[in-house]
Amino acid sequence: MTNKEHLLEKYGIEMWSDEKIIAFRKALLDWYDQEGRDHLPWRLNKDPYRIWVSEIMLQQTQVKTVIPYFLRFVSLFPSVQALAEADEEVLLKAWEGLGYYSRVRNMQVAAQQIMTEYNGVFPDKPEDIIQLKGIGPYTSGAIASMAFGLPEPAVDGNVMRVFSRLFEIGEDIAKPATRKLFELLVRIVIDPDRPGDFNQAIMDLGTDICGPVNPRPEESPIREFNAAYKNGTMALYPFKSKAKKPVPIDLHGLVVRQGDAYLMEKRPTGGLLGDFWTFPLVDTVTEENKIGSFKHVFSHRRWQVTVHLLEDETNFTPEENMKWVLEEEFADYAFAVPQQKMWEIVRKYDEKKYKSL
DNA sequence: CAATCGTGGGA
DNA sequence: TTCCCAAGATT
Repeated sequence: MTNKEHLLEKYGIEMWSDEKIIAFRKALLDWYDQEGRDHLPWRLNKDPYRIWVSEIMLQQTQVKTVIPYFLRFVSLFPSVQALAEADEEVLLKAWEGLGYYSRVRNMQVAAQQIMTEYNGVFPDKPEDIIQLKGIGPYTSGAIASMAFGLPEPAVDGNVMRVFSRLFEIGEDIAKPATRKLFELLVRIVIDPDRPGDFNQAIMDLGTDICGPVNPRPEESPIREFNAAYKNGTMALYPFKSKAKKPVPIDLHGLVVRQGDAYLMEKRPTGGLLGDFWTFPLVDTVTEENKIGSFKHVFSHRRWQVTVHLLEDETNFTPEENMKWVLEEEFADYAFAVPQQKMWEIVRKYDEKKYKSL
């Protein structure tokens, strides 16, 4: 017994016959040719650079959100070389508001890897692609199949959802180990003649017809292959264990202002909002002059921030990672959303004060 | 493996 | 309000 058969048996999965696999590919790809989203800007051609940029942006992020960022990004940095040589602040600015900011820093490291190790030419072997910083199993498979036509699985949440219903697989898709099972299934079922289209077709299907909420399996081009649909067990799949709740954290944002200059702090590389600029955020305050508050929810943290305005006579002591920045220079600094919320509170406070004078 | 790392939108 | 969700990778 082969490893593959052993794994399938372990999870009680009966693989389809060769005839059924071929029929599945045809049903899926015929639908994709008619209904697939061929308008997405990263499907314009098979440029591995553009596909790479899109796949990084699309990690945990919706298509609708990504499109404007993608167009701006490939315009600012049209090539691997341009990205490798990009100024850090300009680069972060291009990602501002998109979230998961280590993605863009990792991408620049990978671009520099490609310049030095591959002479600027995007590597076309899966074992090389996955060595690039920020590229894991999913993104590697996506690039290999879509840009280079290799029969590699690209298993994301869509693929696990679709396949868990097709084969009635109850494994917890939140667990890292589960992905390997789905990679095996995709390796067996993927169309060797159109692997990129196959992977994208599954994802297009998983976005709408086979979505996480209110799926419409009766409209699916592959409903005849859907064991959960035929057995009336759609509601059971996929199984996903619940995420932990974000931890509540109280913070104080200190808007230290002298004339048009504001004290800004650069957050440490690698951490939350790493390398982005904010008004100083502290746990406790000695001086208090509240002008507003807001909350901001991350995946694992819930910030409740009280904003204070400290002007002129403040005795706040700047630290090493801080500097004075003029308001007119703000456009040159990368601000994540919490900083934009703080700035909005300051603007409204000043506006109200101005009107009352 | 489990924790970390954003943000916006919909039910 | 609260919860869940979206084309995951790193440590």
